[in-house]
Amino acid sequence: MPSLAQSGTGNPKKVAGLKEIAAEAGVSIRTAARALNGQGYVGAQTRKRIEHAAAKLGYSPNRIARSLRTQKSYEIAIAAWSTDELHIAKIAGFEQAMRRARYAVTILMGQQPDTEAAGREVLETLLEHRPAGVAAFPLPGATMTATVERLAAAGIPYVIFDSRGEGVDSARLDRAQGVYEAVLYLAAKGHQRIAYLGTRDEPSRLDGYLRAFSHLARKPCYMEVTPGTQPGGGGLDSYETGRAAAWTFAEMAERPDAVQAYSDEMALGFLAGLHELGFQVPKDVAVVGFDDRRAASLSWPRLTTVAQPSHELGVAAAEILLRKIAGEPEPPSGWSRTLPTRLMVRESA
Amino acid sequence: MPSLAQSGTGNPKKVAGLKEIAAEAGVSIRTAARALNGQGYVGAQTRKRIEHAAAKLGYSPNRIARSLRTQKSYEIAIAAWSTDELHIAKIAGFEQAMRRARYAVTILMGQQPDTEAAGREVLETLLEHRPAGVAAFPLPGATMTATVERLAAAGIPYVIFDSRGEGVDSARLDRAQGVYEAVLYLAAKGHQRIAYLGTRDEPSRLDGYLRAFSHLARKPCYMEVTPGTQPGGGGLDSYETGRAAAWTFAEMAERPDAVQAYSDEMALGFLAGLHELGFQVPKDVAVVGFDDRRAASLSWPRLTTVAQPSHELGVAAAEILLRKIAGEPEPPSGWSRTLPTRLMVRESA
DNA sequence: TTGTAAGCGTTATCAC
DNA sequence: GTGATAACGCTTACAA
Repeated sequence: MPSLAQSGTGNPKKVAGLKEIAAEAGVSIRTAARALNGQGYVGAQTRKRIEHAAAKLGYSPNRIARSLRTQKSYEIAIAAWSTDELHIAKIAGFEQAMRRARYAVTILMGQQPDTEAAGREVLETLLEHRPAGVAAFPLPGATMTATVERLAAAGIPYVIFDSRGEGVDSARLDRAQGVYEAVLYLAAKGHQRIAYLGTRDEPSRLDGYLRAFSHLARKPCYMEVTPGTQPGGGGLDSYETGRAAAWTFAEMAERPDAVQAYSDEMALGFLAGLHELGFQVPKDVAVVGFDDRRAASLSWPRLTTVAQPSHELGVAAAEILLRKIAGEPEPPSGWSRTLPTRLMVRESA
Repeated sequence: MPSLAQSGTGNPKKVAGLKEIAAEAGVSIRTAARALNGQGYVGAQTRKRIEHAAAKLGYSPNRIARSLRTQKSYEIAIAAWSTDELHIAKIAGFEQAMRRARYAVTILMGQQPDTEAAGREVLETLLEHRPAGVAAFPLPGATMTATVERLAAAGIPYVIFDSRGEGVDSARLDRAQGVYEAVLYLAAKGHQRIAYLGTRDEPSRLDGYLRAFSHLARKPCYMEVTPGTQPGGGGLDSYETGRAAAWTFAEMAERPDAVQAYSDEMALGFLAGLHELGFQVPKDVAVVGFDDRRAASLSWPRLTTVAQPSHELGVAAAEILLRKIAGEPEPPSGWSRTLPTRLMVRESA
């Protein structure tokens, strides 16, 4: 029990409800509701009285009761699993779009569940809140099909952020196109030996790189592959990998004059290694990153990089989910959408 | 109306409730509830039957109905106003702690309300959701007293993240101490002329700087002040300010051999300017930042900086709010807590 | 140990 | 136009 003269502690004041308003205005609850929701016929006089009473008593509709009665939820749950700035930027776009549509967004940040079972349990907890829809980021290494099927079974609309899964409704990012354009940009600036710094097993970015070369009708002459880093791996690992790559670079017989890196972190690490070895960027070698993290604008030199349209991607995801919630039929092309990246030209290339 | 054979679109399946479980197990609703909530006496046999039925039908309690009945909310609203990584890190700690306590956290990211009225409106929208508590970040330039008073009037417990307001319950950060320790560290490394790079009007960090000097019994010999940047200002502005400061530095008759910067962004900009002018860090001048942003680990050289205990601060804020919600009496020392920073030593100093 | 009845604040259904 | 009345799924109080 809260103590007596405690201020702001533990006991929310009772907020005036329809009942109080109705009593104050001398009408029935139903009439008050009609006037305040503006949906039925109410006499002008009566309406005035009711609105006055509502203002006086500070009426605010109880969304909980409304939800219970209408069996509709005004909440969206989103499983972020991470606080990476790229995720957050997408969430921000998503949240704004959702708020515009009068939904509240509940976020689960916590740490990534390591086991499938743990992830499942988290999902069940989310579902307890009866969200109107669920948005989730892909768990690294997991096709999201299990999650998606669970959601489908519960009849809850979902959308996945930037999933690479096939049958999964998602707002996606065209990574290949981004790298393609970046390489073409480097070529247009006269670079002859454009290397790709990253792993062989990351498909999309490497695809874009190769596509650019087939377009340029050159052979992808210089290509550095640095194993030991998973694509989804921690940013700091990528930094170290990039840094180590500078020594490899230094020892090459024919050095590249430009490098497209897998990520900003890797590019930034490469930059650091280059500086340590006395190379100048972009004079000796141009460097392009991928992601356009904040750090890409705070480095020396500032990093030219392929920017993710994170905000727009979040908005697109929200639109998909909103449409599904509204019960619109799936468009012939499917729900998923793919968004273009854009090249941010700064000093490093 | 949703169309017929639509999968996963718009119409959540009816979830088995207490009524269904009770029917399946052949008991009353009340008994089923007791068994499932594990709070009353239920015969072992009956309990088995009920649990079996619940598992079979996939029971999950309806938190909305529960909220309505108990007049208790299991939601916390948080006004972030921003997606800055420092905010997000605090929110992450907060969210995890809240989830452990079985609360869901609803976040408002959007953009900062420019007018007081806009902020007020946002607050009212938050309140419609009847949160059990509210957490908010301070709006730059605004004492949060108006917000706090509104919340107090509604009887909703609150906590503010890292507020500098006097009577405001908050989990705070000891910035002065952080700078104090950093300067002492620089002095211990033998630096003679330790400058502070920032504005005169930011009190806490500058205080720490001055305190360190009075402790060292030296006069704060070199002190660069760069106006034109507000403390709360955008990170990129800070970068440019820091960069410009490198030229000032170069022209000084007696140059500092170490610089404590206002923020990581400013330090990183300073680093960039220094590199452009051919200075070496830390050989020619050591640089210390403040915040320990991600970018501080991705720069060259990597930035020594004062780290904010963001996660812990979020957890501390959650603890304060949880205590207030539980109706605990305010401790004699007040609800607010102040957390220490820690120096992250990397290559720049 | 178990069952019955009432009610949280709202909206839906039907009379008047 | 307006007003009773029931219901959403759950918990509390009390009776059996």
